[in-house]
Amino acid sequence: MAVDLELAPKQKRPAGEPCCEPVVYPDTERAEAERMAAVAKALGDPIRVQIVDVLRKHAGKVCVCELTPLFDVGQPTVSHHLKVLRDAGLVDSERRGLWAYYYVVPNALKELTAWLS
Amino acid sequence: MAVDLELAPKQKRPAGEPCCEPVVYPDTERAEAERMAAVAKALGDPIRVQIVDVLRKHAGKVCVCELTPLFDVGQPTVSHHLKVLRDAGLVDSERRGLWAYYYVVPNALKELTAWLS
DNA sequence: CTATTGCATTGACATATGACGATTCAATCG
DNA sequence: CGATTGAATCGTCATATGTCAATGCAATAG
Repeated sequence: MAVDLELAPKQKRPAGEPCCEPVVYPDTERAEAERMAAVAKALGDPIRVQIVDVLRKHAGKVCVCELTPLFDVGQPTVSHHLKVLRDAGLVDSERRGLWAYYYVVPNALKELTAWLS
Repeated sequence: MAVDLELAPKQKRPAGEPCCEPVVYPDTERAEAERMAAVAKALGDPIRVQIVDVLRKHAGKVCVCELTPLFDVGQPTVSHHLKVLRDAGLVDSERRGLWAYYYVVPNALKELTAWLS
């Protein structure tokens, strides 16, 4: 994980042909890389991508009972995916009576989007 | 994975309070979601995020011998991460003699970036 | 109160993942 | 040729992940 600034000294190399030019330091720092990897990891499942997509397209907040029938998995599995997204900070929920309404956290995708662009 | 268009009919609901408004269909289709999830999954590790970052910042192509000392893991592990990125179509490599030079595949991040924005 | 309903949690299971050391392989050096 | 070198692959291991059935729980219904 940690990053070494110095380039490793090439001891012996076969001939004149140099190995390669020096590499730039990853100014994506470790902590930054870990945050973005965490967000990417949370999006690393098709169901979660679709959940986020639905939540984003829907103006307000969406309850689990609407989300569950959209997928070929059981309610506990949807709940699990929602928890993964919640733990990654991508979505949040609000309980109203019996129902739980989910929504995308504003700017949660911002850093990753910026880095990708 | 598959997506059901119809909303599940609410059988009984506690009272007048409706569960929630209808949900939009995830027009991120399943195959699309799977492609983006695959890319996101490949970026779901800090080392791989940094590898991509280094490759993107570096104008030309970077050889593994430059990449390896940047991280706290052994050469086989770096090679493994490069394979994950290659399998996801994010990077590609070119062998020149003893060395392998890696580079980011143009537009490989395009679809995910577009969806995020 | 008791029953029901929506959702979360638990436990179990199979598979995937990230790491390592050892090995293999191809290309170059001597 | 044999030795060396950069990189990929293999085997192994511990841990993480996705899924399900069963259960738990808080809030409403009757």
